[in-house]
Amino acid sequence: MNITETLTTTVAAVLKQLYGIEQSADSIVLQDTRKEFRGDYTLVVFPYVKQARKAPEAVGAEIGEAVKAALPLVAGYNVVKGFLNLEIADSYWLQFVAEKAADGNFGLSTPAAESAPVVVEYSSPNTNKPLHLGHIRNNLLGWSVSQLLTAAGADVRKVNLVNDRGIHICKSMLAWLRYGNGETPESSGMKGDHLVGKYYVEFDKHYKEEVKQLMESGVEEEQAKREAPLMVEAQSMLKRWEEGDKEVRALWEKMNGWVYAGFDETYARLGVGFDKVYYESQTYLLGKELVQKGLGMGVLFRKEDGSVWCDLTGDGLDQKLLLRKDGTSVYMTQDLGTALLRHNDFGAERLIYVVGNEQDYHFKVLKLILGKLGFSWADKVYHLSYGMVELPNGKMKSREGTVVDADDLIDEMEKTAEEMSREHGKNDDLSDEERKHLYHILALGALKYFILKVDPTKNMLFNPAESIDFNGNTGPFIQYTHARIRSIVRKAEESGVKLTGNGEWKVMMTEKERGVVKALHALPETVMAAAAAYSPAMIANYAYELAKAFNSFYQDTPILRESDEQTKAFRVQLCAFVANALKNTMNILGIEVPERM
RNA sequence: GGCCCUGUAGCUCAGCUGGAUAGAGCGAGAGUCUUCUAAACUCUAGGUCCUGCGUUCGAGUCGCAGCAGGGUCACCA
Repeated sequence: MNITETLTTTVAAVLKQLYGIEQSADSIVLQDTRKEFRGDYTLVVFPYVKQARKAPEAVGAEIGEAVKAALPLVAGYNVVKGFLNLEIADSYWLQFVAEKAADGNFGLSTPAAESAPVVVEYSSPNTNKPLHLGHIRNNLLGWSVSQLLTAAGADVRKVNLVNDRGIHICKSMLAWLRYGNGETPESSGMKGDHLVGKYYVEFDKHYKEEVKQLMESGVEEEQAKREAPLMVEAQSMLKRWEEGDKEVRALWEKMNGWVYAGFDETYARLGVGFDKVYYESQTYLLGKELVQKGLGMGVLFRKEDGSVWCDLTGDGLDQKLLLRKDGTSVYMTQDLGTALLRHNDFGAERLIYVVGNEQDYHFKVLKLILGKLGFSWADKVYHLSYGMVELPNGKMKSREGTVVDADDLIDEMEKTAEEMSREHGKNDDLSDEERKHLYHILALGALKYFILKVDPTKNMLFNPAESIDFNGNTGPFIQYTHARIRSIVRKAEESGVKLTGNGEWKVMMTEKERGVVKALHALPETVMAAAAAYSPAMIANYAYELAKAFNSFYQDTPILRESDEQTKAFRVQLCAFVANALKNTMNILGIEVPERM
């Protein structure tokens, strides 16, 4: 039983005994005492004054007295208006440090042996252009949520569903055939995904020109868009692809290969990865069988033209197309199929999709249809819907050239990290390789923290004109705090300070030390709460609070300079504890922490 | 137009299931390095929590209405 449970069960018993109030322990909420008051946990007594028939102050005092008498770890209490502030004995905090400081996995749970896995799908790129800032948010969130659920005790499998087929790929292929002159990543020195993206843009340029000419010759816009020669040819290429045309398939494989090599490089730089990669080209037909089954079950219906639909009007939605009249499948059809495939592949307890909130409707429909098809696991599908990344003048638009490219952004961050580091000039003794690694983890630390500290469900703003900060509430701030602490711990070890972690500490804690200990104490429950909310942002905010509490302590408390050996050892132990907690929380965010910087 | 999401300091964001005088960072102003890493710390200034009504002992938080912004309503993915 943890301390809040201990306190709430005692309060529940006290309420019953004093006033005959029946209230379950888990419905009693304790909040952290605000720092301007004395105490650690606060009980709001207003809800009980009516039944107790006494003034709030009196009720608070009576409960406080009774709780103190019942629990030795409650050292005292005070009542301010209707707020009962309970003061926890230092011995409790000291014991907590003694027990947990040396635990390298503090705050992390290990998966239960028998638990079914949780499958997290994220990234899921199209293979016609390179990754951009929106993908970065997706990838960082997907990776971090996976880490977070793992930290909360889940057995996580990360999967990627690559959209490697479709008209968009054909556009790049066609443009490359027409205008590429055999250009390759090798011959051009371009990263493969960028090269393919270049031809996607090239297609669009020529296509627009064709549409314009058609319209000038009097063709309606709709028709011009449909009948422009390039579009017609792209469509026919797609058809040939579906028929298995050797030439088309060979080109498709070649260009996709370039893209994958490019993606792999970006994934590696971002520090993300997958346990399994699905390719839509291999799964896109799966949904069709389900549709047949659905027709047989009578939950789907066929219109006169032969197209197949699901009627969702009973659920307050529309009718949804599942097969075109020519029998080809749409996005939803494929997603139904891949959901089943994934369920069968993993026997998953949950299927999590990290996908932007622009697809909220899609997932609502997906779950409904899976349910109608009779899959009991339909409610295990969870759409982790995250907000858009907006630029100061709105959404990113590839046509307007306002897309922030992922590789460019990482390059930019690394350059900034290097400049900042050189300015500080603290790493002159590092080797070139170590220094490069440092710049990299600082760059990624700044970028990842910047993105992950924002509530995933909310849209966020990114201003390319202002580079991401390295001071204040940032990744490097926390990385710096860690490096500083490690420096102290290294020096302590060199001078032979003994960290008698399992001994009992007999020291007087300062207010700042207590603040640090309490922050540490909150880690396990923070991890569980963040996992329940799928929110790396809660972890980021926690890490920041902890780092701030430590820095404040560090600023005016001697550690290695402390003359009392017992106190010095305790403080060093506390330092090591904080460093480890920072490391573990930053790891959940996918951020590496340096030993020095 | 229907449905969904968002609206907190000049800017970017916290604020857990309703609880004390609404918090950080950046930016602005003032201090702190002969001493454990100043990418830090300490102060100051800055708010009709979009508006109104309601529920409640108590509302930034819950409900309703309105206003503003975004998303979505494809035989695209």
